[in-house]
Amino acid sequence: MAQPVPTGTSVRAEDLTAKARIRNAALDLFAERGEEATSLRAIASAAGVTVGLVVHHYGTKEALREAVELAVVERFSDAIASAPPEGTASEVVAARDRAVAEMLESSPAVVDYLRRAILDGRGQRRDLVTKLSELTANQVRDLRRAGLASTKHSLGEQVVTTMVRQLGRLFLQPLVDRIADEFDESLDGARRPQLVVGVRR
Amino acid sequence: MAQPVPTGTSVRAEDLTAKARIRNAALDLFAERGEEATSLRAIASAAGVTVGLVVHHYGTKEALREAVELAVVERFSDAIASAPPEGTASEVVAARDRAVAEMLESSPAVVDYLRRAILDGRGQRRDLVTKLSELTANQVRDLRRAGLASTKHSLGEQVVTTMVRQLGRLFLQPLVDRIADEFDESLDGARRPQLVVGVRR
DNA sequence: CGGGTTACTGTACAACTGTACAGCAGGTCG
DNA sequence: CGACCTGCTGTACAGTTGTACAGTAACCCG
Repeated sequence: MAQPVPTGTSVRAEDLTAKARIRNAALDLFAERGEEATSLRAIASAAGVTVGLVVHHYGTKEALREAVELAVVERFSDAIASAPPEGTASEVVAARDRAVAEMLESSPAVVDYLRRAILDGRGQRRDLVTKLSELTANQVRDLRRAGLASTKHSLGEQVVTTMVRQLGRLFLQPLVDRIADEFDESLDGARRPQLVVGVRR
Repeated sequence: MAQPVPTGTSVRAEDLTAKARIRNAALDLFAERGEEATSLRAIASAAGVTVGLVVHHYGTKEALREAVELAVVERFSDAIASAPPEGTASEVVAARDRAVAEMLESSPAVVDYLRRAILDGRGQRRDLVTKLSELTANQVRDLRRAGLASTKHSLGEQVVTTMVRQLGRLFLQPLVDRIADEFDESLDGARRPQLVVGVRR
């Protein structure tokens, strides 16, 4: 679990270790341009180091990607852990959804990276989506053990529902935004249509 | 508009011109791996030609991408044109939605390519999303002129609604499928949850 | 002090990239 | 016939890629 940082204090880039700066730069660039279109040199220069150091710390590009994914998963589990497990089942679920939503809102790079990860998923590779659904599954199991989640539906159904609820809107929003931009004279800010995403069982 | 092909007859690859085979191969590979990760040589060998010919016909990779996008837009407009513009407003809209849905179902590469295009949209570039929303806008304008679409809402709102309805589910489905695969013992085929995507105004 | 691990730079290299271009076969037109 | 165009191959080239590695500076531990 990540070392807690005093709330209200944003971490300044120069205070981080070069290794962390490289990982963060990689997350940003992977999210923005995609993994394939991002060179190790671009990551290095964004982090203020040389290619050599990137290789020194992470060995290969693939290993760097895994480190980035690990960091993303950690942000999720930290966000979930930050929500108090108190109150009724729906209160706990709502608090967790809110914590995840806040985390995603404050780090758009995570959203963009995730969107790509789900899109590109090589399918067989044990990847980010797998890790996240395991995290969600554990979350659901915990709630069940505490008697806070129903056991009427299967675990798989509950995981799908949770993830779609937490992520679905974020995935479709760029489509809506980009179309809205084409007609920007008529659709500004608050009047923008709200997306509805969910699953019917 | 594309030359009509006898229904029930699937076009065999060797009957197509090399230029068309190159464009089709590019669509497939761009959809599967993304544009950045697809080399001209890979496209050439998938089409059974050499790199030289790809350059000969399309000049640059960027021009090839534009040809691919044009072909995608054409598939949409052909699908829409194939739906009879008869009946009530909602009948016409439903028929068009059905025609688009059938086209998308029969060419998964188009779906995958579109997903990427929306994701990667460089924003400022006049790209596929722009072209498709223009196509949709024209479609809406036609329906309005025929008195088949309401003018209560703005054009932008109607375009967003239409595109989200036609495309939204397809974009999120891979997320659902991949999570469902993680729990494949419990979620098979028909019992898979149905996604609900729409906009609330 | 010395020895060793760690953080880091700079350079080197083979593989691959998009693009340019010379050349060739086959057809059409004058 | 020759001139010309089109479809096509093969090769060449400069630039970029991921990775390897030698070397240097800074640190810790004995």
